[in-house]
Amino acid sequence: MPELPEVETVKNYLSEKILNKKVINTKVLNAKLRWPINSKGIRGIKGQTIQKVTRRGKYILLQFNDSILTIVIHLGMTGIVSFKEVGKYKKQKHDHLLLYFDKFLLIYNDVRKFGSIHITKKLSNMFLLKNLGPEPTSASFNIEYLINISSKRKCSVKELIMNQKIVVGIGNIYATEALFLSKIHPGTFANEVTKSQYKKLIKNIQLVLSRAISMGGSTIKDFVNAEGKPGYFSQELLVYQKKYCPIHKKNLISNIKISGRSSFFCNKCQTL
DNA sequence: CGAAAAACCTGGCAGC
DNA sequence: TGCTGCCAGGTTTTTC
Repeated sequence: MPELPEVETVKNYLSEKILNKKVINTKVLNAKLRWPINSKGIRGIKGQTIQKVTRRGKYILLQFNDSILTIVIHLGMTGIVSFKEVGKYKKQKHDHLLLYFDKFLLIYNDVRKFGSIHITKKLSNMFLLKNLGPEPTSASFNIEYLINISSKRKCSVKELIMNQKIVVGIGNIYATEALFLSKIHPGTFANEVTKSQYKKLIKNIQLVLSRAISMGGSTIKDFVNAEGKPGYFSQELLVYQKKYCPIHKKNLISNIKISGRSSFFCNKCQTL
């Protein structure tokens, strides 16, 4: 489900709600996720206060006052974080984890179980985080970096920018939109994209992500933020799951599979 | 080795 | 009403 703008939206609300709050109790209702939840480890945060709520790529990080402890959350495709007043909570299908605070509890629900929750003592060594590429808005995600790394790859440019080891946060929606804005065919070999195209692509990735964040992300089907509200950037999408090109009005949007993922593009705007 | 396909899951929808 | 097949904001693991 969620890419960087959706995760950022969830993280921001989470921060508003639980920063500096103490975890009174924890409950693992269903440990089965992408990896099993370490129930014993989670119990260890009882009595601890949340000192920091941050994001790295598509991961949400909750850091505790025992500063070595961090909960690492990935929402997978269908992970949803929500809150309920204590006493009004009723277990729902696919609820996995509860964190009780003073007057409310946090609920992690995940229909497809592709998400994950880890508790770690050494964040810098955490296996899911240590090989991640730069944030797309950081200075290290620049033209020299992208030219250098793409020259060694023969995958498509779409696969390149969706590879979290190369740059984090970009998934199927925003890769599709950024490539359209940059007039680059998604199937172009990464090492055949020109320098000026890559310059545009960097700019458009940053543009589309920041605009999406400002609108609370995109809801195609399931996504809701931690307040239960959808993201409004869906209305701004230009090609993802669209029928016609917004520029060549009568031209049908093409949909091809690139490494198993639907890839939408306009064959007049984006030529190979 | 790298690239492609399968795997992990559930639910909704189209078509017969 | 079923049943079948396909689809979905992701990522790891297996296979070729």
